[in-house]
Amino acid sequence: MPTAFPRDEFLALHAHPAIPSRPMFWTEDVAARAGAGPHTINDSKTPSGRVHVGALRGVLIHDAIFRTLKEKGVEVRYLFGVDDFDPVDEIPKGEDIHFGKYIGWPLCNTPAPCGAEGDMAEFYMKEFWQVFDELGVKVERYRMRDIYRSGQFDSEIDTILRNADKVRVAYKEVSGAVRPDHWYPFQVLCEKCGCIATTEVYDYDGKEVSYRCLPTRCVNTKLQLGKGCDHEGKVSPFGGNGKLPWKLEWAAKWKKFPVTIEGAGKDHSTKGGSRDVSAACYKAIYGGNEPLRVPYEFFLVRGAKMSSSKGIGASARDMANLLPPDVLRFLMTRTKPNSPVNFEANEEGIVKLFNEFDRSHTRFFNGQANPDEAMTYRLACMAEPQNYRPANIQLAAALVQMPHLDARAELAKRIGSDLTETDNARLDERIRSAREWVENFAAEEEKTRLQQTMPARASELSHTQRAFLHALADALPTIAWEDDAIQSTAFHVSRMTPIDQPLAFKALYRIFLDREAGPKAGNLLAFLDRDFVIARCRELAFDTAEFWKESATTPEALAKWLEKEGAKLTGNTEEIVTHGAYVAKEIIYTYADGKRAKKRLLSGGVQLA
RNA sequence: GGGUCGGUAGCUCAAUGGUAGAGCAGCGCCCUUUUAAGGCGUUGGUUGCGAGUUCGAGUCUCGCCCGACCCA
Repeated sequence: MPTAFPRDEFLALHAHPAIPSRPMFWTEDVAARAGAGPHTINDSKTPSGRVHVGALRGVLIHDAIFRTLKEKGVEVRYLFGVDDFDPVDEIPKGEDIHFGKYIGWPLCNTPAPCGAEGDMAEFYMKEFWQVFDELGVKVERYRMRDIYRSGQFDSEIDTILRNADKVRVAYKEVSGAVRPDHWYPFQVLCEKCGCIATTEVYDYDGKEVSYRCLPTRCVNTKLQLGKGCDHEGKVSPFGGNGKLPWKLEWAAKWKKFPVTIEGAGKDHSTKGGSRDVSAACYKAIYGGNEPLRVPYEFFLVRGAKMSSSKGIGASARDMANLLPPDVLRFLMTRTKPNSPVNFEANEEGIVKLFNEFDRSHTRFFNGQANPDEAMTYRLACMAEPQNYRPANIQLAAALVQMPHLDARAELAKRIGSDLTETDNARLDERIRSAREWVENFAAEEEKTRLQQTMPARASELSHTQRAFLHALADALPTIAWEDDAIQSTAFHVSRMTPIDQPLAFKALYRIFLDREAGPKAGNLLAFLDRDFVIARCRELAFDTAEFWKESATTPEALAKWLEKEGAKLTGNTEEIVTHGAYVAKEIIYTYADGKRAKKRLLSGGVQLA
């Protein structure tokens, strides 16, 4: 062991007064680096297919920064653009017949699939905007087609074309990409074939650009190739006749709007990547600094259903169907941007996320939350946090799978009485999530399915568990067929078997649901047919001798039990019973409240036999 | 091939160069006609591997292994 250095003395010597006592929440750190403002946050999306759930990470990270700045009284805007003048360079799954002929066309000029009205960009953006609304993300929307066509980018286009040499240098220095001397950073929309991805500009006279639509320049979509038409022409680059390559488009947006904060996913943010190229071009042409960077990691969704051919769960829309807005916001922003978010929509993942959110909610309103937790929770909320009593997601998921059972009423009963309007709204929302999970996300083995026949795994049940089921079957015919009566009968029979209560309930869940656990047994059985339940309980044979051996207590254990329970007991009766060569003494104890419990002792000699 | 960022408990992640922690899972106990509930407690680590700097390294430096991503 090394000798301990006098730590306090050392710390006193090296104490640094500038270091904050506690690390700031990440949005506060960004706000601090951003400075006083006013600020403009920008983000954008190319809707070349259904928008993937991962795209929400950037949207919500920017929103969290936006809200934090606003809270601090900083003047700030949040712009979100649709890059719909970008070319079709990938084809949505299963749509290659429709989109095949439009490869290389601007998204906004490509007709929507499925015979829908409008264009491809609007088609896919529509459901993404809907998710923005549901998540309470308020942005100022713009479309690049409008920016170009209205001439808003004309001056930027002119400036960039005049500085093509600087762009070439920046490309070379930052990413090592060599562009020929006659190359200009501009994509003309080919007047003949409508492609925007295949054209190459080789001259600019200050008014018009000269271009070729190159048949050698292919747009590879993995599935199909698009080719230029060999047309050669001269046209004004302004007013929507073409677009800037997106690295330059990025720089032009920064200049024009002007943008002060813009994060980017890790695919763009690595050194020498597109963000660096754009920043270098910006600096070379405009001489200023790029907006504040907020590099963020991916959002990874895993799970059996996720990768299935149906593809459910992969889009932002699907995730917004599954998770309530505040839970989804919570998931995306509680983690620092530079850490990836892993989310698995299986039972464990969903239960963990909701429970963590609920705990956060409770701590927030208890005042137990530390500043970071409180901040995380507030940013997750759609508006000013409102208190309510959350319903457990796991229970909700189980209940919605029970036919003839009013899941809402059951959950409401559990929450308590006098449900507020918020309680009710949240309860409905929770039930929607539970239903969505069961229907579109849960794996088969995670579902609580009534087993039509005795499950194979029921063979693992012990003789005691089987004996319990038989005893229960004997007790069921005469009771009222409703949940409370069934539930108390189950408890009563388990004490009289006797069997450990958890093992008794596990036996029930096994034979009816083929699971380890399940919803409250009384509820489960109450909605099933009584004769069906009784028959199923009697289906598994058991050996009385084995049952007795398993369930017998010892005089020592009995003495210990009596020591503990004795005060609550009012009397007992004893009976000697036999089964073949086996002899047992069964003692039935009576509790003060009328409950009874059985203990079974095997005689020493027989026990050994 | 070059580069960037990561690798900490079974899982998800914390930890201004100063005693490696939390939640979940697990285990144990308590309570219970809330049985997928509640309460209390607790196990768990060669911080990917190996060197170096330092009084002291999860943290800084170098090399290697693994992973993700970018560029080619």
